[in-house]
Parts: sequence; structure tokens; C-alpha cells
Amino acid sequence: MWVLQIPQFVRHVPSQSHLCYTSHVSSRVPVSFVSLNPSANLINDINSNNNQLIQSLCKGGNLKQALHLLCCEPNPTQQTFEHLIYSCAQKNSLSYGLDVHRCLVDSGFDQDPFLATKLINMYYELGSIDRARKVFDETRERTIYVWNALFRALAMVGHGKELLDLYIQMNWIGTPSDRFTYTYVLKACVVSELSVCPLRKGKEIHAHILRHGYEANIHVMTTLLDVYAKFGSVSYANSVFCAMPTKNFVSWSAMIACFAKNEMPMKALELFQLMMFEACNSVPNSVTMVNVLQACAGLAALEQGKLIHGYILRRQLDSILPVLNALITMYGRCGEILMGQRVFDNMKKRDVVSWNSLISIYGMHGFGKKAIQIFENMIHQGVSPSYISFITVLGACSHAGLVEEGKILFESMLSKYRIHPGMEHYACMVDLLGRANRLGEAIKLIEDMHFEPGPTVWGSLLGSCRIHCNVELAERASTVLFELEPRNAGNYVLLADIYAEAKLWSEAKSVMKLLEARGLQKLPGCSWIEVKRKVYSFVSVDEHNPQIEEIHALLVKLSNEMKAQGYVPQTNVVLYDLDEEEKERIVLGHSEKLAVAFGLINTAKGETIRIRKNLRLCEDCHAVTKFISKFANREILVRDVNRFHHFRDGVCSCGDYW
DNA sequence: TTAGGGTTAG
Repeated sequence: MWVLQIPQFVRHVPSQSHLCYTSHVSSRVPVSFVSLNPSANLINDINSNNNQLIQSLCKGGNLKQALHLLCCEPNPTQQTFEHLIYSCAQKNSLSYGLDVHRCLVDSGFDQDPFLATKLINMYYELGSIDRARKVFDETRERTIYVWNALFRALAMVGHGKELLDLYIQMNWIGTPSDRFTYTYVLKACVVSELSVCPLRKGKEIHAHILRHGYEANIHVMTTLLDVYAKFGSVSYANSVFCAMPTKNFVSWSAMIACFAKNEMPMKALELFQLMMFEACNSVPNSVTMVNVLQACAGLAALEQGKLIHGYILRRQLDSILPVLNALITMYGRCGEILMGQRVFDNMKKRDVVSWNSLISIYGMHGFGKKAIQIFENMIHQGVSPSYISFITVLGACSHAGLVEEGKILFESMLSKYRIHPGMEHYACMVDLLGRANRLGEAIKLIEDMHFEPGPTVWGSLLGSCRIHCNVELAERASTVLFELEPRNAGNYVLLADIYAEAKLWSEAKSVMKLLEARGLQKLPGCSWIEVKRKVYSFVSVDEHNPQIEEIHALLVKLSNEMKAQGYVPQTNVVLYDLDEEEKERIVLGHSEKLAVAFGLINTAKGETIRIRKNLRLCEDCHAVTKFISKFANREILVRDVNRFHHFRDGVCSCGDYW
């Protein structure tokens, strides 16, 4: 006869052992291998059988029964608890996890560092970081596994400062770090809210790594590379990459990502080519492809992007969500909105990022209503909008001047979707109102913000002041901006632009002097064009292109044609009080016009010209490109720093609202 | 026992 017998098997269980048997589980266990009056050997066999049964129940996912059985098992083993802890995390059950933890304490395993490690992992996975920390605090023998488990948890939830404080403590008591410790500590630098400069902290950890001989560890060094990349220290990242004795596809991908994300997309593509030709053991995977697609998007290099798309198809990486999402963005940012839509339509599975990507590309192209329609469709399909969804859709409203629609969406964020508007959303709203010349409403919104407005918000206001030439408000915005980000040259240039537009030449001059005095430089205008899979770059008044004379001659010819039709060069964009002829010469040499002329010369008749520019398109370039699109009967696509302009037959898709 | 690079905005 098989019956439940508990007390007679309780041997070593600590004083609170009764707790073990008064857990939330039922006191009646349906199945047990425990028999009446067994011999000592039999008891051992039975215990072993029970432990094995608990473990197999865990493996089978039957956690409830495993817990039932644990309640009548007087000698649970370390392995049994390991299985139970693992199952609780797998089942995502905090209440079972707490039960297992309670039984573990009752069984005297609470000071077992192996199980403490597992408990910390479990609590992290169950989202209870405080309990993970408590386990750590209560564990007296802290092996490196125990430290690393907590470090991992803290790094993953973004508690960088706590992690780094503990790391100091660990060093102080003399526990040596291992290769895993360094990866977590490095990650903490990125996610920390440190009082000291996090990059400096990263360099300190770099020194620790070198001192302790981990410079050859591929994981540690790739993480270090990535830390430098995330701080925008491309040269440091590159030095780490070059110094790595062995590299694999992860290290190559991390360096490609570093270039792609730090506005060096050309370098990213060059490195990818090198990886393909030189690093035979480093086959790119889906992550590499995402990074490369980002680089193509950054360059607006459609032909390269298409080649990468082909490679993705050949390698059968086209079912991976981030790859497809990156493809949507790549096509959109290269001006091929319909190709982006096609990728989206053919996706078997979509996530919120896929929807955001599509909303974003329509918004960037000025199709605000379509972007809102996609946003609504997403909600209709049961996908909850994210924080970023609202940035994209509000941005779309801004590009299209959809003020009322934007205001309704902004209001709905909290009331309908329980998303608190953040800095980026306020920046979008200020941009939306400001562009629409509702500067009073924009400033009111800033004044009513329930947190301190940051540089993005004031920057949006200053940008709007530039469009509507509002000197007074521009001075107010720039006073704050010079305080918040004194090293951002763009703000000085914007204010000088506004003064120049208002013909306040001495004020414009003093702002530019201030810029120089602070050791800053105006970001030179630069435009890129891809012709026959090669990307050409132009800076203003460029003299280096071998075809420069031909380009100039064409521009002068076009300018004369335009003048004959009433065009007057808009030289007010020139910041200095020069004579009109000189100003005209400068404006005619703007990088974007040089790139358009180069495109006209080097592409076939009827072929679309695609340009990318690093700044906002100036009024004169906009007017000239409109004319060229009609005169030369060419479709011209220009992506400036904010959005797309489709020039066709003398008209721009932005409706002159940008 | 634990680890590195990824998609959307501005």
C-alpha cells in the first residue's frame, strides 16, 4: 500500500523544517514512492527515486506536481533544487519560485553558492531584481559565479551605478574578476547614470582588462569595442578592433555597427567588403546584415542596398524580423517607399518595429495622412503602439503640417494608451506647432511641460524661428541652448542665420565670432549621390571633382535660364554681408546643386537622380531643384537631414513646407 | 553555472 508518510523521514532538516511541508501546495500528494517501515538502504533508494522523479517532473514542465513531491521529500538534493529553480524561471512563476526558495532555505541549502547563483538568475528572469539582490546580500560565500550572476542581472536591467559600486567592493575585498565579470562591468558603463563621465569609467575598466591579461579574450574585447562605439568614440573602438589578435564575425559586425551608427556609413560598407574578401572564417549573419542595411540607409545607397537584399535572399535570412524591418527602413531612406511597403506586405510576421518602420518612411516622405492611417491600422490589428510609434507618427504630422491630427494623437498618448509623453514627443509637438507658425502655442507647450525641457525641445523651437524669422523667440531659445549644449555649433549657425535673414549683420557676425571663440566650426554642407553603385560626395564650392568645370558650366547655364524666367537667387542664406555677386557665387556652389549637376551629366536621360544632404535644404537649392526637375525633365529625390523632397515637373512633394 | 554584435525616432 502506498501512503503519504512525512515525519519519520525528517532527519537533518533545520528547525523551521515544518515550513517545508506547509507550503501553498495541497497536503495530499497523489503519488509517492514512499513506503511504510522501509529499511535504511531502501530509504536512500526512495529518496533518490523521489529526487529523480521531481527532476523529471520539472523537465516535463509539471512544476505543480514536482512541488507536491518536494513537500514530502526530506532530502532534496542540490540538483533537485537546480531543476526546480530552472522550471520556475521557465514557467515564469514568481509564486512557485518563492515556494522553492522557501523550501531551499528550510532544507539548509540557503548558503550554497551554486544555488544562490541559480536563485539570483531566477529572480532576475522573473523580474524581481530586489529579491536577486537580497539573495546576494544573504549569501556569505560569494564565489565569482555569485558576483557575476548579480552583475548580469544589474547590467540587464540598467542598474549600472549599483553594479559599478559593487564592482569596487569586489575589488576591495580582493575577489578577482574573470572574463565574464568584465563583460558585465563594461555594459554597466553604458547603462549607468554615473556622476563621473561614463566614458572615463569605460577607459578605467579597459585599463583593468589590460592589467589582468584579458586583452586576447574575444568576448571581452568585442564588448569593449561596443562600449566605445556607443559613446561615439569611433577611434578608440577601431583601435580595440585592430588590436584584437583574433576576430570573428561578431567582432567584425560590432565594428561595422560602430561605423554605421556614428555617421560613417561609407566606412561601414568598406569594412563589410573587407570582411567578405579577407576574413574567410567570418561569415556574416543576420546581425551583420542589419548593420550593413543601416549603412546603406545612411548613405541612401539604393544600388548597394539592393545587392545586400539579394545576398539576404540567397543566404535565406529573409525570415528574420530585424532584417526585414531594417530592409523596410533601407528602402524608405533610399527613396523607394513602395519597395519598403512591398517588404512589409510580404512579411509573414510583424512586430511593432515593423509598423513603426513603415509609419516612419511614409512620414519622412511627407505622406502624413498615410502614416496616420497605418498607425490606426496597426492598432486595429491589435498591435499596441510603443513610445517610438508616437515619435514616428507625430514626426509624420509635423512633416505634413497636420497640426490638429498631431494634437489629437499627442493627447491620446496618456489618455488612451497610458504612455507618458517624453522629451522626444514634446520636441515633435514644438516642431509641429512651430513649423505651422503657431509659435505662441509652441512656447506655451514648453512652459507647461511637467519636466525640464531639454535641448531637443528648444532646438525644435529655434528651427521654427529660423523658418519664420522670429528674432525675439530665437534669442530666448538660443540663450537656453548655449547653456545646455555649448558645443553644438548648429545652434550658433541657426541664430546667425536668423539674424542674417533679418539683416541684423552685426548680430550675425558676433554670433559667428562666439562660435569661433569657443573653438567650434560650422558643419560644412555635404551632399552625396550614388552613380553606378559608387557614392560621390560634394562639399560647398567643391573644386576637387574632376568634372567640376563641366558642373559649374552647367549650373551657370541653368541659372541664366532660370533668371530669364524670373528667378532671383535667394542669397539671404549667406551669413556674411558680402556683395550680391559674391553671394550668388557662393549659393550656386552649394553642395546639393553640385551633386544634382553631376547627376545630370553622369546618368541616363529619364533616370531618377537621388541625393542625400547632411543639412536642411536651403531655400535657394529648393527653388533651383524644382526648376531643374522641369527644365531637364528629371525626377530628383533629395533626402535632407529631416525628410525627403521629391522634385517632379517643377513641383516638390513637400509643398514648400519643410 | 554565466558572455560579445541587431530592427523603429531625433
